[in-house]
Amino acid sequence: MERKTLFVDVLLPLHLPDTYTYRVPFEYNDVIAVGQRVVVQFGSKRLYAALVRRVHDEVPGYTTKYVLSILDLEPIVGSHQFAFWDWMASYYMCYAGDVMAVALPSAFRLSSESFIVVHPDFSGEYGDLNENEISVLDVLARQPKLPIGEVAQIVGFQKIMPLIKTMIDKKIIVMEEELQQRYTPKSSTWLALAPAYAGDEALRTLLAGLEKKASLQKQLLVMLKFLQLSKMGAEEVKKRDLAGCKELSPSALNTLISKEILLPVQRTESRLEEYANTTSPSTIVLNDEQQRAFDTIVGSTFPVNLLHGVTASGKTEVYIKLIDRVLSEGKQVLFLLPEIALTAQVINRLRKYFGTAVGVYHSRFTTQERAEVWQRTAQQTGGFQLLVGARSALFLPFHDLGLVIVDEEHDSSFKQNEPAPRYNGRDSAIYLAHLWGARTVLGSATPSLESYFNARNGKYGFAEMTQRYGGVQMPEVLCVDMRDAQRKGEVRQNFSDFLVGYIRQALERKEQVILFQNRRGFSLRIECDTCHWVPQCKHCDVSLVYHKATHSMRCHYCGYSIPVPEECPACHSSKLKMKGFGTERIEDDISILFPDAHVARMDLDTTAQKNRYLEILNDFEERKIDILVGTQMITKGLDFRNVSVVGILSADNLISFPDFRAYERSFQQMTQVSGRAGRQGTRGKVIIQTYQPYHQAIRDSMANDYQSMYSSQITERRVFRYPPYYKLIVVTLKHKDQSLLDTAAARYAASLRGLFATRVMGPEYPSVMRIRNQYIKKIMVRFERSEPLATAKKEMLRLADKLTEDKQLSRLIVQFDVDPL
DNA sequence: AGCACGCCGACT
DNA sequence: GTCGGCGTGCTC
Repeated sequence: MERKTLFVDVLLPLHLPDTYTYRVPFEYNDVIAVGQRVVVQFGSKRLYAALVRRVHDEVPGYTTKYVLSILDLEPIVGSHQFAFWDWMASYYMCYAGDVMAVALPSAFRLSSESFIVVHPDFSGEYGDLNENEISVLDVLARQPKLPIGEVAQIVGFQKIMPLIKTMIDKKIIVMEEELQQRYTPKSSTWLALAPAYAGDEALRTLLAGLEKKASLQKQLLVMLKFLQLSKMGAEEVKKRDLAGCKELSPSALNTLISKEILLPVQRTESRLEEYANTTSPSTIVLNDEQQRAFDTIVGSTFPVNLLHGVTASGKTEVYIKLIDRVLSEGKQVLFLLPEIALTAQVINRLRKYFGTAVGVYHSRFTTQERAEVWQRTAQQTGGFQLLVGARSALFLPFHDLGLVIVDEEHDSSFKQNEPAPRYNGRDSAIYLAHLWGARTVLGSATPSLESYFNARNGKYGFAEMTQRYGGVQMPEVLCVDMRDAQRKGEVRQNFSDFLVGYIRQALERKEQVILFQNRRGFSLRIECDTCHWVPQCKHCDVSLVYHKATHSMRCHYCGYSIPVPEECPACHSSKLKMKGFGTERIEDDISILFPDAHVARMDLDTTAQKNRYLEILNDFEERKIDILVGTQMITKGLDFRNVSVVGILSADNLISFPDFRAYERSFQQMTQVSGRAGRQGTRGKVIIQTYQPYHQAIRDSMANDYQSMYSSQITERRVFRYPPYYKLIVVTLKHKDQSLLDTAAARYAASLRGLFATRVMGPEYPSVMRIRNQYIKKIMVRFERSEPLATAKKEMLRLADKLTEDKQLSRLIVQFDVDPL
């Protein structure tokens, strides 16, 4: 029989434009399939788990390497996923490898770790070896292979590569590339009574038959029976449960096993906790408004529907009803949330209704747990039906997706900014749903202008809820004119007497207070009072930021840090002043004003530690905290029942941010923060401190007037040619050499203008023009909404390739950001 | 992205 | 004189 020579085109999880072709060893001809992972060598040493995209018999015009092994019996990525990946790569102008790198849970990527082993021909002569070489060999004598990373600890210094290189050259050691699969299912031993003793009668005979001195064995069997009964007559009992009882002896257990009275079974075990549902979704009774919204969405002919419901209007109940409907058709549901809103409260609420059908997928899970959620999403029966997660949950291997819900649809954290693919989770969700012929529901109290525009213009269906659930009143929003207050001497440490008065009242009534400070302008900087010198980062074009914990000045972009200067290096003045108005400062100030109050702070600094965020939320919920100071984090969908006062300390740095979305964003943030106030009982108070009390954004927020915000903004967007009327693509060019960057940017802009004429803006330096020693320039291209962009994007990529063909510009970095936020 | 090959400064 | 810096180009 003729044996066919097969090749595979594989995708590597790397920032590379193409697939690579490998030859399939004959013995794999019948097994190899698209969507499987294979191990391949790429470059001179590195091994990767690559993904098969195509199997074919076209002999390439170059010699190929062989596929080394196949990792999966079944494909782990299916056709819908590949279609979704391809769309994402082309829409967001990145490589398929970029998408693969974010899409696959890291447990499915293989780590190629370099190991060293003793050279097979090494004589064993220690004679002319130095001290370090001997230490390494000593360790190798005890363990056959050694990860390179551990060599540093053995020899006690970091620069180990020269040492290893010489040892290799001297033929003392060799490298061994070792593939290590990170995901291994967790397994445990379970015990069952041998079939011969399974019945009650047989067991009784067995117990009676055991010798008197075997009382420990008897005890064990009795305990086993007890565990079986307590687990509703389960056959098998976990060995760990049995061995865990102190009175029982492990040796007796082993005797029973060796006598084959107990049979051990290895079972793979879930790392995820199981939750049974305690309530049926049918017990939820929607109020009139919720029912209307539900009916509108169910009856809608639009694939995408926007649910605009004010804070605490009960959107979740509507979602649950919608989810229930789709699940009962046997289809899967994806529920997307901003990462930060994925709290225990939300998840528990969904588990209450959907129990074991709920899978949760987000970055706080370990890689192993993520891999398990992945597998149980793909599982046809008995797997997860409702997947709750942040944007990366879009990549899960659904088998029959019927509904996608994107809650807090307006939230800017749905957009991935830094590594490519720079995708918007909300927009990608709509495409994913489209691929499956599924519905999308976007929900928000403050919809993005884009979504609201689409709803208004007959692209999306629309449902609205204007009342808070359970008759809770909307908070009263008050505004303090800080200029006026300052003139009257009613401001102390950035707090107006007006706000302080309300805080005091709330504390006296044992109610809680939230103080919101926008992250912009949050950082503390140092400035010389005499010559206005400000410490700058060596590698980036930014000033350094004061960090209290380390008493140092740090760069937010590259991490460069210096000790806090004693005097100004420029004029030797020692009058260095702290500038800025951050959460840390507010926390200190408020503690001075209210020394007896428990004050906590929640921002990027405090929540960097993994569970600190949850701890703070918990403490707040348990009323251990009286005043919570924080950045936008505190605005995310959380349920604060006892908050009566919310203070927005400086609305000005929200509204005067130089960005076409500043108005929309400040409205959203102020409205979301306000939503934290007075959820139960009394009407909450929101106090906005501002120097511009008559600014339209402040007025709209005070009146909670989304319509007014929308109509004024949408006009501006049209006039100034911004989304949703125009689609933006921002091209970022980076180079170490500023003048080369300038020429490159100018040349690229010129070639773009040749195609797109006046749609091209720039190039311009961004506000931070240098990061990590790379100079940065941006070019913005705006297309009309109706223009088809596929070819335009291809042209933009082609022109960028042409640009970097120039040897001088080979190190130019070109990045695309489609629909930037 | 990683890694190797290749050309110019601070050390034996 | 070498070690080692990172700048440039390639990976099926």
